[in-house]
Amino acid sequence: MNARRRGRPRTYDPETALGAALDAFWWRGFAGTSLDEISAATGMNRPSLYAAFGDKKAIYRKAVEQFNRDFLARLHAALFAGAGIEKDLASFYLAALPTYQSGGGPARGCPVICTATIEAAVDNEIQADLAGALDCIDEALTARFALARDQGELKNAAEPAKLGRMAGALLHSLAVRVRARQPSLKPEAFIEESVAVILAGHRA
Amino acid sequence: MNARRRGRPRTYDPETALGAALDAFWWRGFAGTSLDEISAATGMNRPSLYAAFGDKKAIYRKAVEQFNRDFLARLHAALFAGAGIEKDLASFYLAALPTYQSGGGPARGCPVICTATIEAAVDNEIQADLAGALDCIDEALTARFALARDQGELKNAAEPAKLGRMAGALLHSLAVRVRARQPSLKPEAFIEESVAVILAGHRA
DNA sequence: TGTCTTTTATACCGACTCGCATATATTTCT
DNA sequence: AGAAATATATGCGAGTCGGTATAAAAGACA
Repeated sequence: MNARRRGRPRTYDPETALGAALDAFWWRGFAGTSLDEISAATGMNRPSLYAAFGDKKAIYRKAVEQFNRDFLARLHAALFAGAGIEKDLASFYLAALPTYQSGGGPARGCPVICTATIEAAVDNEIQADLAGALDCIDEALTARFALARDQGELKNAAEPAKLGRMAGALLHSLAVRVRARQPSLKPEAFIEESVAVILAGHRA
Repeated sequence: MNARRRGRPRTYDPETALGAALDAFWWRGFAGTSLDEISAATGMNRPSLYAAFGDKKAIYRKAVEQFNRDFLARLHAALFAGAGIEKDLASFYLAALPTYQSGGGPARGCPVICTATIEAAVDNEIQADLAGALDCIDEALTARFALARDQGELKNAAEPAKLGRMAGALLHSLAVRVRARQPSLKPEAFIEESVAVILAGHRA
């Protein structure tokens, strides 16, 4: 059915275009990125952007949604690799790190945590998107801690939801710290030592 | 010497003007806030703003610097109140909470962590300001954990710097989560349970 | 070939941006 | 009172903003 549509064929691929748009937003955030920059990054003219995705906010939300889907799936896979709670947890953060440091320039942290947060104060839709993404992180981590407890790696008294939110906090902080280029920060060491701190009192 | 300067006296107070400017930036960030909004918030005209503080970025940086000075001093006082590590740590976060929830509308989190982070990727000066603020938080918490260890509240094996960075992460996350208005978030409970998780394995 | 459909490209709109030049007002010092 | 100093107020200018109307181009069908 979707074999070949009539009319002039499009010269862009929606997914890669959204990826390029996200890359542009990643640097300067939603308000700081102009449609001209998005147009240049995607190779699409503004009218084409409008026809394909809608206005600026719609482009942003769709780009973020696509990123979230891919990124969280990768983190989830690392978290449930089955190498034990400590290693899985560390590889969860380590899976995020290359993305946070990507961009071929100064590190930009997380495109969601570091850009959607601004708009969340004044835009209810972006706020809801962001809250949903944060929930998603908490839930994945909570499920992993529950699994570890059920498998006997953690004390029975350990509370997965609390550990999950604490572990989620670590990801938020990593996103911010990497983008801030804190000179004292050694990301891998920060991850390793923080995982150890979280697990310290809860091992079976 | 500074008794009475010649010329027409200014009708604004620089500190309160910077406070009002910060309040404007707090909502929409640096790029999303226009000089007209700052002018309206401060009651100063653009030329007066220029003469007093410099261009838009200088206004932003001075407003953030003033906030940081006051805010971090308050947090520091709460952290070293001397009620024991668990209570002091909790009151450290609880001291930040009213500020994060202030503004007479939807919660806006931290004006530094939630707005400077965006610009940090493309502006080296704001990046350095932000990194310095994050360091300042880490150092205060590290010093507090060191004190707790020396006072015998924590094991001798506890490593203050690692605990300090973990505790700093919690503040970063609180700033983001409050601004995201995560529906599931109960800030006070989040603080209390996270402090407990951090301290769990390190008490003497 | 000619018609239809879809995408791309050009050009433009009104509104807003930052920054400043200029003019006016208010105070102190001489 | 007059000069000097400092502040506020008005408004402009060059450029950018997000968004769109219109026309050209490219392929699918008949």
